[in-house]
Amino acid sequence: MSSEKYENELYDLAELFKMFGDSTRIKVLFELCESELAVCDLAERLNMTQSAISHQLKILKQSKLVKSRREGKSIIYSVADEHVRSIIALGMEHIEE
Amino acid sequence: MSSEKYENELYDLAELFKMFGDSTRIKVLFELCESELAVCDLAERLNMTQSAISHQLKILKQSKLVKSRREGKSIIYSVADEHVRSIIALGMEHIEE
DNA sequence: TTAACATATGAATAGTTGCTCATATGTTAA
DNA sequence: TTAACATATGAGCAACTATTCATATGTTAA
Repeated sequence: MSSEKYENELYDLAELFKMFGDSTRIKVLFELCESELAVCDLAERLNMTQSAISHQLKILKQSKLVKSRREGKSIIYSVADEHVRSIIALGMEHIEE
Repeated sequence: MSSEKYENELYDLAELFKMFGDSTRIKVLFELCESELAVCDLAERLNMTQSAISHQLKILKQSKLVKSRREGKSIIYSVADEHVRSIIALGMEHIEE
């Protein structure tokens, strides 16, 4: 039984896709694929509260899908891994059918 | 704001990745990528109840990621879309780093 | 038809999760 | 230092979801 052999990998894989499996998070990732953004700008673009976005960014950062740096009063977030773009692109291919 | 333009696509995309974002479902998909299987065989391989697997298969079928056919007393499930394989493969690439 | 096997399904439950609200932390300009 | 701005975070709640249990549906062989 192959999935038993890959037990841990498949668990991690589910955790990875879970990150893309929420409307808010995938919107955040999608925006960050186009340009790096501060938390308040993300919140404004997605029409959500700063708190909600900040909570999701924390989860995305823990999963190492986004990274951040301070710039004055703001924290600028950006995509941490090129795989984010390719995973979203591949998913889009599937949707558009 | 780009994500607003793609509002519906991103919602569907999240729904797609949600399917891959559960340990049980991704194990099922992974097994089915290797060979088509009856429900009871899947349940045995994953060491889970027939009911639990059946419930998840229903969800996967609604999402059009798996298909099924009857063969005697059994229902044989298989992957419905080649994208399933490529999405899992791409995710695996990300994990193995 | 009946028994045995295979699958599907509805209800109930326990666990998870995303958001809100309030507030803390950190930065900058006056 | 103080006020204004930007972000992070913990607690609480409401909504969602994966599993279990019991049972219904469907198929085959005797």
